[in-house]
Amino acid sequence: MVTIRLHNGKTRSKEVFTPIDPENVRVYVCGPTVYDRAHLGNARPVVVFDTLYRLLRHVYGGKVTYVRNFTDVDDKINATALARQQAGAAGSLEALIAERTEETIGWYHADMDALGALRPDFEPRATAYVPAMVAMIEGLIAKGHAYAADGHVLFDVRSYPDYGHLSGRSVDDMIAGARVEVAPYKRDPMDFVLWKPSDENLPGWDSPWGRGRPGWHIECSAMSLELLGPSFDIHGGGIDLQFPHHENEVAQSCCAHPEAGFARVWMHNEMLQVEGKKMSKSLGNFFTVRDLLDQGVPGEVIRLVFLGTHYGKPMDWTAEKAAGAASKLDDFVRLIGQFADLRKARELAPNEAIIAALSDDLNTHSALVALEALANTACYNDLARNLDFLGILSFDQLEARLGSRQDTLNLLIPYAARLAALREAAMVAKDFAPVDAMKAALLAAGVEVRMSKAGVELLPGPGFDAARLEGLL
RNA sequence: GGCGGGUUGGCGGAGAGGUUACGCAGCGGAUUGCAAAUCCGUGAAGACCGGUUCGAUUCCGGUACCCGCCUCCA
Repeated sequence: MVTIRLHNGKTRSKEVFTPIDPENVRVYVCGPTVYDRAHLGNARPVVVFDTLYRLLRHVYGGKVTYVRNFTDVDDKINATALARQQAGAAGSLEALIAERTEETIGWYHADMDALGALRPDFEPRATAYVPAMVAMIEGLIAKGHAYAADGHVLFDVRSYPDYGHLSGRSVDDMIAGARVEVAPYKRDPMDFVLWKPSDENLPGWDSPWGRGRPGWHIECSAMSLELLGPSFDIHGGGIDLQFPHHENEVAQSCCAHPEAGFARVWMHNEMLQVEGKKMSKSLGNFFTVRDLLDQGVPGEVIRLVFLGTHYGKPMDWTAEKAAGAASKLDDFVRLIGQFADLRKARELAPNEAIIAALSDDLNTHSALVALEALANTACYNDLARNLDFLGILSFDQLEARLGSRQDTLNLLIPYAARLAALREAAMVAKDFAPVDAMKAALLAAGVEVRMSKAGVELLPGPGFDAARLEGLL
């Protein structure tokens, strides 16, 4: 079996990955808070951990359980719903919240599908696991790790000596940083909320501490416990979640089940930047995945750009990279269209060099180098197989692409004939102006024009637009 | 202030203590009516200062700069 090595954030070193149960490799990744469209940064962990999921499924024969949650309890969602209600929208607040989260989950699925990300095995919603959260909170209180105060329940960080280990911080240092909100009901400034009270304008559930709602961190502890058990293999998410979210998850879960150890391996993806700067609304470089898709940057281009940078390094999204990836994909599709047999390609195993690259802490960049090598060594069936394996272009997408490409080639046949005739006439007359005029028009329509002794060949280029062929015959 | 990540050729971006990364762009050539595409060839590097070593871009220490987190943003 292939040896997978992963950088474990818990130990800060690259380790050989050994699953707890090779018959059921278990992965939990923190998913989105469903208050709005996913921005481009949200897509990075999706692509990173989808790639991990594909690798694990390959190596462990599909015996993988991948969980990615939807956080549908959140004050931004509440605020949106309340604003809609105040603007005259019909329905109860709960109904408006549900509407908002349903809508957002639908968007999320559509956008992440476009990036070639497989759906996880489970996509639990926090609102469906409130009883499990309440039970875990009660357990933490019973063990002396949490306390109720003023309708809130707080986790007592001083009761867990390892608090801060995952993120490499100490409670005392953080307090010294003095950027902590000190609420009167907290015993220690670093104590964090497990449960908080809700007024009538907020969604709430009955609990031993009154009507309220869960704090952010407890949902992941409760849902991973329910779906994967008290200990599992890999926990992933963005590096920005390392503190406080993941630190608090560890504290909750390890105190609730001290014998289990919670997640064995922690993986964090680094942040995304745009043209060298942090993506932010104030800089005007903030955009969603949908924005890019609508601008004509296809999901496979986004995915290819993402895979070019190791997940542990900051990634810079630039228009130049996107253009480069689009042109590379065009080349791949053209080569596959000319030389590959997709029926045979489907039978192939993923390329060993690609598997080896991914097995080395998900070295996607090296995997792409290996992919490129397949194109350069005329292994076009393998190229198609591995584009599918890496989630860049599935076989179905390739077939659709090749189909429409063939349609375009057929459409271009009469234009090629016309250009060839003009050219032959020009050779005799020594006047190439009519040829050059038609060539320029074809180029303007996004057609690639190739003329040689063998004849004239017309191919659809990246920006092909059939409408601009009008009147050229 | 605390914690973490980064700094490689024109650009992007890896691996490896000593032997070509690779891609894009560039340059030279073949080819072409001119191009495009393709093919052949080719220059160019590792922030800075020390240390370890026969030898470091690769290991160790320090400096500078950039980025992120510490505020329920992936």
